[in-house]
Amino acid sequence: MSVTPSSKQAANLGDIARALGVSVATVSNALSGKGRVSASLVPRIREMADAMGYVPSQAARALRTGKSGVLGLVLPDIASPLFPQIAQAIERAANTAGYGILIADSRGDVTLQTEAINRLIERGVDGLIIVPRRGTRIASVDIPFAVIDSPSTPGNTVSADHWQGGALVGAHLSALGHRKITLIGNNPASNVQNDRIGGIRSSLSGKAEVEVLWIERHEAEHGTGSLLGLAEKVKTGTTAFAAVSDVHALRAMTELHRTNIRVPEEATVIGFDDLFWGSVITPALTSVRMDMPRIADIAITSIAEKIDGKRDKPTDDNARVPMSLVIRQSCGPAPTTAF
Amino acid sequence: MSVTPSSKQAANLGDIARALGVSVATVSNALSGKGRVSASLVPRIREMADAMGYVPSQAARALRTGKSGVLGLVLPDIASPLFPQIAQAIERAANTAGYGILIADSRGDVTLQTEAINRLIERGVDGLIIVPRRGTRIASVDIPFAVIDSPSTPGNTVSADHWQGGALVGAHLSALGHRKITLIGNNPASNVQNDRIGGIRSSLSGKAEVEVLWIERHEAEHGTGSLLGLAEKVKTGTTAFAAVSDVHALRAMTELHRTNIRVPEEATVIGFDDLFWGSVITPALTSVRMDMPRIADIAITSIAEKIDGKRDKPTDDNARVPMSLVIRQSCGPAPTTAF
DNA sequence: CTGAAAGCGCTTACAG
DNA sequence: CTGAAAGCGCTTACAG
Repeated sequence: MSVTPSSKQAANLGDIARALGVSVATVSNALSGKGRVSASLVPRIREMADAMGYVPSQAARALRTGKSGVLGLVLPDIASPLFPQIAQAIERAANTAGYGILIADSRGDVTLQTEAINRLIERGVDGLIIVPRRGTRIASVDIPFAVIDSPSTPGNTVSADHWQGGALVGAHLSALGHRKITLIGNNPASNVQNDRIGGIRSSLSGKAEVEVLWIERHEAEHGTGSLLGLAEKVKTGTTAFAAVSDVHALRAMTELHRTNIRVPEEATVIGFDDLFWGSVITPALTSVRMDMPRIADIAITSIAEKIDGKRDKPTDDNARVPMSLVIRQSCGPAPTTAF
Repeated sequence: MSVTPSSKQAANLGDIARALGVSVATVSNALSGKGRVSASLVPRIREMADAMGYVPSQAARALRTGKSGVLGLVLPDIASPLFPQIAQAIERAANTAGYGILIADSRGDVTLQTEAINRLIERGVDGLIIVPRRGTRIASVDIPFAVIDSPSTPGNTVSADHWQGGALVGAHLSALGHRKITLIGNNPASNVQNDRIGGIRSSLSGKAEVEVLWIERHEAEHGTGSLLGLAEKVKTGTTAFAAVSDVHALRAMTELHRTNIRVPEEATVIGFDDLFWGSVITPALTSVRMDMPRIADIAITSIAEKIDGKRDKPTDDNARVPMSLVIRQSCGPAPTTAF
């Protein structure tokens, strides 16, 4: 029974069965631990499988069972911030649950999103995790899927509790004594951004003055990359800037610096999502972060349940996962200038 | 011959054949365009396939042909900058070539990298694209694979020409009149970083003074997140900071601002990789970018050739793709202070 | 406890 | 030009 490791050419169940003089059914059972196989046979089969470098054929298994063991992940733009974090967490959770992840980038386009979904389905995925492009409703997808967006999105499966995250910001700024605050958003059509802004507003002390600066709107009027006029805001009493994303917080911080306003001494800046460079800049950025591992876990669990048909245990629909505040140096007490 | 669209339950070749009274072989041939099928039959078969919502079974096809049509992408850390760009470009190129991309995150760990590779192989990928963790040599992988790292990495398949990219930086700084330059690196063990630094040095004007500041080393001595002492460098004559990554350039820029040194008036800052926020900050960051689409294309082509066994056309081994300079506001002429 | 057999859906020689 | 048949490697009832 000499095994030539050099001829490690794709041994299959049949080869193992032949080498051991048993049937493929028995080998299959022994390896999967399902059917009843005599205790003495199991280790022998296992060893032989190892020795022959057996790697089960996913294709055959998939064809037979009707399950590929692969999930599709549809992202609006893999390369833009936050989505990589999602991808990483999903990949991790999926692996733990025994699934592989096939990715598809919808490039921010609704048509491409539909195409991406179809491509994935044609590749035989068992289910889909979709982070929809803003304003998209997922049309009829006839395989199990989970949506990660915002609690305000119809059909959402799980997401961070953006409103609660906003409340964290509002409370933090209030506690620091800020009474005139400029919120920085990008696009008023975004559910996520509106939730965050709503949350901030909800927990700001009653006497606080709030104003929202929408970047896309500003740029439409003043040109792409134009200054946001933050120095003027400071001169008219704003002491804190709360952005709906660290990207905008970074923009705000560099603009303030550039216009000779010190952060946090003269103005506080706070962001969202805790992007990786937040701790690298000076001063480091205070931010609110999502619990990605937990969100990914819920999404994967939800899909796995749907795939396995466990409709008894109702899927956690529209689950809201709490966000947490990461305090760094970019926030300080409101300067008590006379106004 | 009424087709009930509601019973759109996974029609297969057999269903189509039965509905049309032909054989599955003919349907298969008509749909794939391979075998000779009478011209009149082809459109009828196509229509019926559409009407019945036929989606070919990847599993069956893979089992029969021995090819899954899926490639694995192994990344050291999906969530850290640059890798998402790579993932996006690879996904795109793969799609164009008819492949799906299964992702695996090696979490920066050599053991996990090996595990990730094996997991992917077990899932039946036809080939692998590997962005190795620093200092890793890919052991024996017995399916086709391509490595994206640096030209100095043994076994590299394709990468940006980091040295040439560095040369772009050196030439730019020289042209602006900078004569005392601090290079900012992270880890001297990185081939990519060393290539970039070598390139910068090679094209700096002869009389330039150069010094390298290694961040990991600095932090080991002074603590994580400690200031890099850039203001002192400026005081002793440094007029430009060239970082091997935009991340470090951002760190430098914010530290300079924070210590009241104006960029670019008093000090120039330049980075690498053109990360997305480079154009968002003030002043916008000059950087050197890789041609990801081209790199991805070469990697995918190389793998596809190996898979299809076209060893006649030799794969582009260790291909170097030129980088390009993206000029923004963070670089200015060297200030002519007296020294 | 073990084996023979069917069948998942496809592609590909091979006859006709 | 078209069809009958084999077979990819596995799992799963079903006999024994």
